[in-house]
Amino acid sequence: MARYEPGQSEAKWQQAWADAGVFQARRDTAKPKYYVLEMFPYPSGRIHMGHVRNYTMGDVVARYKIAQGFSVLHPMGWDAFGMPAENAAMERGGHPKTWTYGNIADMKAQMQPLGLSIDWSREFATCDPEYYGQQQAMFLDMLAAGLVYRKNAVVNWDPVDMTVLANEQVIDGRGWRSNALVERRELTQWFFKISDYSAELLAALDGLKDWPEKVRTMQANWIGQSRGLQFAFETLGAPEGFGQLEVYTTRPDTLMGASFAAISPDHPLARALEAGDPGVAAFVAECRRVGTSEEALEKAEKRGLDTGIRVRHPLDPAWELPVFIANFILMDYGTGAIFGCPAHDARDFEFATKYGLPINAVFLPEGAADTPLSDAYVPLKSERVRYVRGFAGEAVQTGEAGVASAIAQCESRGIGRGVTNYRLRDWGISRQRYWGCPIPVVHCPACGVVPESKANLPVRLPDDVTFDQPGNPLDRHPTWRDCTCPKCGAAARRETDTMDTFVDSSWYYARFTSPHAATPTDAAEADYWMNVDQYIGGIEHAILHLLYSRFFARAMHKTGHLPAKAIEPFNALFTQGMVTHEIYLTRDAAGRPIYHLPEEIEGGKVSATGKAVEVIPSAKMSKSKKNVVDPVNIIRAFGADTARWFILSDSPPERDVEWTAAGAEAAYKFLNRVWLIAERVAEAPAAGDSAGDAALARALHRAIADVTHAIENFAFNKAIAKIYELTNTLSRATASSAAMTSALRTMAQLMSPMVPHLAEEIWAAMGGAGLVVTAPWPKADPALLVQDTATLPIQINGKRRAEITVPKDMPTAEVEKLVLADETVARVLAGQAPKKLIVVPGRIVNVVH
RNA sequence: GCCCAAGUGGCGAAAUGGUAGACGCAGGGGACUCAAAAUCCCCCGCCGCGAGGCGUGUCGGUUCGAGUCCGACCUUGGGCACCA
Repeated sequence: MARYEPGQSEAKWQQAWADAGVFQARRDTAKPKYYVLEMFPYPSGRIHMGHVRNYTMGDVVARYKIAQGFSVLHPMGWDAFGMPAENAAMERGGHPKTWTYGNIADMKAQMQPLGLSIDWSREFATCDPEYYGQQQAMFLDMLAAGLVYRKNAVVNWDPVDMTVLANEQVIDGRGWRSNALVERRELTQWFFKISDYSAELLAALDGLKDWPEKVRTMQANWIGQSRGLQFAFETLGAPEGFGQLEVYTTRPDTLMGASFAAISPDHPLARALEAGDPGVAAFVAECRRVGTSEEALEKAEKRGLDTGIRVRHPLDPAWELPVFIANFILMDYGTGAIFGCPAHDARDFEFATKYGLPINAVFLPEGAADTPLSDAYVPLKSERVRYVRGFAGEAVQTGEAGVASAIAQCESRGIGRGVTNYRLRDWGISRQRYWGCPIPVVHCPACGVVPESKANLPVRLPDDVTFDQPGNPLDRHPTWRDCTCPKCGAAARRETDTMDTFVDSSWYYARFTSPHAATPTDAAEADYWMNVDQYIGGIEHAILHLLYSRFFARAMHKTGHLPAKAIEPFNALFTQGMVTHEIYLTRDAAGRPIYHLPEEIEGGKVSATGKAVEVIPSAKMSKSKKNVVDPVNIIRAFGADTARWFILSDSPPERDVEWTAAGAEAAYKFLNRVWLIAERVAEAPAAGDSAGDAALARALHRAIADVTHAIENFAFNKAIAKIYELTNTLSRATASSAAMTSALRTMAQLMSPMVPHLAEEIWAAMGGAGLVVTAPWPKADPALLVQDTATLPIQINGKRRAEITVPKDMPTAEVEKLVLADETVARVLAGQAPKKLIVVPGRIVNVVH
């Protein structure tokens, strides 16, 4: 063996894998299949350490499964539609398509040296017409299946740029470019009926055993099933047609504590009042200046306007409540109208205090006196409380019981009905933007909205567009909109809305099973490869992307594009943490921060100027803070294996990992050390002793068992710690050269998922047959794993004071005798019997006295 | 504001309710070297000379025993439906 030179070695082995075609996914019915997928990247132009981490984890799984004898599918593609391409076109000129495909080429070139086990023959980008054309075909099928509809919905409208803004483009209520106050504007938009599946998407979460608990909880909360009462108030003084006001409440047990009713500014009644009342119009206009995001709404100061309208309390016709328009009531949830019970809701309490409304407690803590509340009393629904203004059920009962009997009581009196509601809203997919999948419908003056004929798909984006003015280029294109009605043949106009990019990413996993098929999927391929056995990506996708994908798989099944088994497309999910780095800055004369790249810093100073830097603790790598490490530089300096090893070694995969130069160097040193051990064994064969061989065998099989277990459990940092231990053993071993060679061969296998190039090199040098990547995974010999003695710590009153070593299966009674005979124990007990003696066989002893 | 996580030596971390700190980094000491780098060996939670005491964000609780379970709080991160 020569010196460890990753630059040459890594390219050599990548070529060898390519020549052997080991990463080509083959539909081989004789083998079990394994589909591992990392969330595909947005082609921003540069890969970053987060990508390296994500793909390395997937690569470890893929290579491990190949060694386990699976037929593995490990594809890669590009989530290529979206706003940044249009922003780039606006800022720098050029075309989103050129920018995007250029970025894809750049990023792919940066990824290749990592030596990932990807089947590149399946690569596609969502902006390929072949891909989005199939998406349009599915849209038409879903439209026909009743899963798509149009309705009005609000968007952020920039009145200066005359364009729709994304939530992230609204900063403190103003447009990011124009700085104009953003308005809410209603547009007719396309929706997927995800709400049809609310109950099912919720119930099916229970079956996702290999998903993180936190993700299932987040999705369950997002779907937000609630049981409540929907009923109508009779109104007094409301406009024509508004004799009734429907409200929904999850706390009907607090009806006797009601002190007002409130409606959303977007409620039909508010709109009716707006027309005839300048005061209402002004207030509602004010409310609409808040952005459309729920966050903005919730953070805004809670405000209301008394409409002068009154409603009769359903349990007491003489009791009248004022009706407010309130900025915190969402039109999309329930009926867009509520009653407020300030005593038991923090927001209602704040509101009532502000507007001088009565605050009457309905229930109290069990055993508390009826004194005025200084704050809302909001116990868990499962907690027992004493009802003082209840009207249903026991005086003392849980909130849950109170709600249930209130619903029953109201239903029997003819006041409304119990309903199950969901927080989940239908999925609005219309975007008034160019760089997305065109929605394949046409607007015909005679026939109305007509689906485009499948024969005319894909509806391609025109290339001749400009971005020199705000707004949707499709809208102002001279000819693109012109078409004929597929139904009547008359002149018609195309829909200019494109689809939300979440649609693109909701089925790419299915497309990878047959990326070049003339239909969205190929039944035989989908049947063989689905589901994704292991999906890996960021926790930031816990709700939207994953929920939309779960819905889309169901919709694809309903329209015949996926088998029934694939309605939950991801069998197992792993969410990895971010890659972080320290931030370095100096300041200019005005004290403004100037950020510096890590490579500009040496010994706490900027190398070029010698100026000392301030160091800010690690944060997510971001270009603006310049705390980025370019994977390309790391690979050039140390090789891909070093980057892979370090990114896996230090932190548990689900947690954030901090990139440090020292850590990367340490990884490089370690790989060199392994190389040197291999070299010494190869060059200086020595006779060892048989005890040394036996000890090495035990350590080796312990390592096989531990590393295998760790990889199975996504504990790559622990797998690496075990390999460090094995390396320490190897470098001190007194075994024969044959035993050492064999052990190194096995160690190369254990390391190969993480550092595949080095593993091939060592495998070859140790006389391994073929490529290590295809060698069967080693199995631990159970006989070499058993321990015949156990060292038991002895605790006295829970504190460790001594230890004894006993045969593994010594009966408890004998262990007790030994413990009582122990010097330390005897001294502490001083002749007295212990109060308690706890022996946990094989683990620990606790003497209580 | 609401939902979900995380918090352990100087640092990254480990620990089926059972010896807190495996493994690694940094640091200290030593070997080798003319010297340095590289490599190898040893030490390394805090306080204390020591015996010992204290230690897993904070405060309480359950338990023979809590980093781990329960409750409240603090801080940081993710999401909040048009960023991807």
